[in-house]
Amino acid sequence: MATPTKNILLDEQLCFALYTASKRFNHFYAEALAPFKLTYPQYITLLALWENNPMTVRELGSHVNLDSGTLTPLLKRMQTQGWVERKRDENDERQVNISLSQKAIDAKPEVFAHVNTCMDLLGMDEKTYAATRDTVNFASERIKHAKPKKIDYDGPQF
Amino acid sequence: MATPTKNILLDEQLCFALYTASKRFNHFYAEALAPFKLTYPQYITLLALWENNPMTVRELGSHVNLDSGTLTPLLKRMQTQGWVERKRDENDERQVNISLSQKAIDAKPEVFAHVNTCMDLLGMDEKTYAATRDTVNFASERIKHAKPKKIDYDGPQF
DNA sequence: TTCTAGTATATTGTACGCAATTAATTAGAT
DNA sequence: ATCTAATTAATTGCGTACAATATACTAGAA
Repeated sequence: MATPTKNILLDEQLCFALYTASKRFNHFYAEALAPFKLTYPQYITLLALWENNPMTVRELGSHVNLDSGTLTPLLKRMQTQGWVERKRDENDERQVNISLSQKAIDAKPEVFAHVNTCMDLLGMDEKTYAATRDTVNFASERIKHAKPKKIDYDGPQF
Repeated sequence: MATPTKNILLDEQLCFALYTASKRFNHFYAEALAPFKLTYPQYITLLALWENNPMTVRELGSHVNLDSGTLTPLLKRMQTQGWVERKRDENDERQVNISLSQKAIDAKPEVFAHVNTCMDLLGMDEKTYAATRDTVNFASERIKHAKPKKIDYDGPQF
């Protein structure tokens, strides 16, 4: 008798739950941030800079987990919208320093107030919110360095 | 004294935890599915079809939460790779039926076996895995229909 | 100094995601 | 039968994501 293979149902997959939840949160924030003309990745970029300003593209990328292929065009758009400045480092011209504009500094309280108001709609108390986040981060850490086994697929090639 | 605004720290945000976790799972699956030349969205499309074959683009989209703007080109690529067939419904020519190819039907056990093997690397027992997924789905449902309040941002416009 | 290895960012190419629009088809009311 | 509203995919446009490559610059060894 052949070894039975465990069935994989879409709605039981953790990956799909995360994938769907992430998109829904993205959609929610997109709507919440629309008045500020910010996308979600742009918002987390601002969050990082509001905590630590200025940063090089590399430093910023390590905080938000994005590489230059994503950040360079994103930051250029944010510069166009007046959120950040981009300037080559004078001492090391390989680096580009990203700094908050005055607009971004001024807008921080308004953005925080509005986002906090929106997040109240989640209707989760502090404890539940923190527990959910920690649970997600636990799984996130687990998958972070996992390396899938390499195999050969001998099916039909195209 | 002005009303203090609650601070928002990037690493404490549930949205960011989900965003990061989703990307990491995506990266993990991308590597696991590479032998089959499947991307993660293509994989969940196959999961849906393995459960229910064939489906219209609309039905498929309701299962994987993607619209035709994403699915149409994705399905065309999967057709090129020999995973699915696309055919206009004869009775209702508005609809396009997506069906599994023989290759996709044959590959199912191999894909399941390999993905199951890879998921063992997570090192989470069944209970923890299910609890994590349910926790994520709970937050996902909460955010699903939440509508952010509309406001005007009177900051500088560009 | 000059060559070389390393580092930081930008660019390129592919594949999503999704809002908004378009095009084709169908069904329903008169 | 005909006109209209609704339905379904496809298309368009914009913004991520990220691997791979290219470019520019820096620092260290000979």
